[in-house]
Amino acid sequence: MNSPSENEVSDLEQSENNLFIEILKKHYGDDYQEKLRIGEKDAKPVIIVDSREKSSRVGKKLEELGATVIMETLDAGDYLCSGNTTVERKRGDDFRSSVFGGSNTSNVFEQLLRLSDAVEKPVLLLENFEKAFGPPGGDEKLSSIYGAMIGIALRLDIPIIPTRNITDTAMVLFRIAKRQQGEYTDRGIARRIPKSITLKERQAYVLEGLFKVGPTKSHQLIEEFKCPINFFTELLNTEIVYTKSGNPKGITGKLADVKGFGWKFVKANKKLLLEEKDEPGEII
Amino acid sequence: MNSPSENEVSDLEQSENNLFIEILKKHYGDDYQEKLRIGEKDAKPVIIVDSREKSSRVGKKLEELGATVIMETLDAGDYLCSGNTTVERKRGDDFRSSVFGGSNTSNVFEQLLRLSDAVEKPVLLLENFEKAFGPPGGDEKLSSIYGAMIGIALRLDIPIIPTRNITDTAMVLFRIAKRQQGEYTDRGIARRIPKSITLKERQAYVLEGLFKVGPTKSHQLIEEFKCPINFFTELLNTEIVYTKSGNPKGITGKLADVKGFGWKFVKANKKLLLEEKDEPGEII
DNA sequence: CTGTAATCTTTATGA
DNA sequence: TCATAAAGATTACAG
Repeated sequence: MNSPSENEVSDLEQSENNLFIEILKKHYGDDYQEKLRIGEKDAKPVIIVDSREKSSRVGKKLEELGATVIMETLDAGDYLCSGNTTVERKRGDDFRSSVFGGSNTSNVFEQLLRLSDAVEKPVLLLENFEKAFGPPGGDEKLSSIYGAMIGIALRLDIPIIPTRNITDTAMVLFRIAKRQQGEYTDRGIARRIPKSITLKERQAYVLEGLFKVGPTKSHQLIEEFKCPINFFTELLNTEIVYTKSGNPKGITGKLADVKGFGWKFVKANKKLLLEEKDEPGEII
Repeated sequence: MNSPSENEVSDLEQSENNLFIEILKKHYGDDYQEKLRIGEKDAKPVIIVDSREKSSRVGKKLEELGATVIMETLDAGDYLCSGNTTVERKRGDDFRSSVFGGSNTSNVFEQLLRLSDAVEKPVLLLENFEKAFGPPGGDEKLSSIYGAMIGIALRLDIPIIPTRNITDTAMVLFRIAKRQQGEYTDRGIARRIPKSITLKERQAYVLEGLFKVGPTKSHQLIEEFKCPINFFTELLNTEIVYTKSGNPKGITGKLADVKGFGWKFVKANKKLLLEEKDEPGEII
């Protein structure tokens, strides 16, 4: 019935990618892609639910929201929302007891550390997190609870998403699945265009796409250079000046006359405008 | 001129690393390290609080907890908890209005993207997050609120830590500072490749400032022209083709090969990039 | 962020 | 080839 993937945790990405697909194949055959319309815009997202998850109500709610739910026994995590996104659900009171749990399996940090090793993108759903603090007045353990959350978020690097109740939990699962299974995962960040009445306003807004440029600087730049192209041209002609020992010192050109723009600004934005190769994993 | 040594300053974050130290020096002199016993196990953690942060109560609570609090004007974020950890605090209702960008305020995404540009390790403290959902029953926008949280956590890769109230917020700040300023190196954990915004995505984001360019087209353009400047150059060389009777028909150049770009697009955006005088009213 | 309305480009069709 | 209409895709806007 349930055949776990052969290759254990050698390549995280591969194994997880395959697990999701394998389960889909098992339930829908090799042409699962067409049947489920995976990747298409308005396709129903598929969510694989661990059959041991206590609350089957989540599965029911997911179906109500319009998801395709598959029950399977999962080695790690409670829900698979895509080939690489695995969600662990914890209710507040569970979280509380896991924080103070015994040394091995019951400790939440250890649990999530294992999850982190096993899957590519773990996510922690913290349902009704206020319950983690116990009855009012029992605040001695407060710093332990928050300490655990900080450790999970900053050290294990696992995203925490709080929800109010089981309904919200289902909603979040649905949204995560929808997002990760969307046409291409790389959809741009939506910019909110302010009601720009004048052309100038809108020109300033274009420049706000650059590094270190917010509303204030964008207007300064348009005021100084009159139009976006003039600024771009000037920026590309701007050079960084170095000290004899090779340390960046300042910049050349008109931009040097405007307050608030230094060599770091020039370096970052020249790269942004000019670089032709993608650099995956680079943190901007 | 001297060529820069490559690994000298690889990115913007470097500046923030120094900011923390610089502020410490400014307030405690060059021997701040001994005075504050930075790095020592039971040292009082130092937290730098943005002087514009509305609630000075947080600062007071931090001192009660035993932190050394310094007030400074910060360019990005509300609290510096270490050389690289910057915390943005948002109350639930603030978060709600940021999602729905009240008239002239930019939305959470733009705010946090800028934070992400400016600092190495941004953290979002979501205080009283249940308030983000508005009055009970107003749950139609539930998916927007949670969608925003998902985007922040999974796409921007910014950790979210929920707190119940201002007291807890102070506690969390204290703990984070204590953790990040402790002497132990917390590199024991195998870290996954951080999924953050890539240069390519950021380049696409720049183009979204133009007329009629959203997530889809911005990516098409970067895919086709490799970098923003290449596209701008090509756009300026693109001409509108007219019929004999003088009606606009199509466009010239490489842009004509990419689907989805017509003469109205070219007209509006050439003007946007080039026009040097301000013009009131709608320009499309 | 989400969902709907408005707008643009493209394709189809007839003059 | 041009003009117009319908279809399809994407952005703009409001909540």
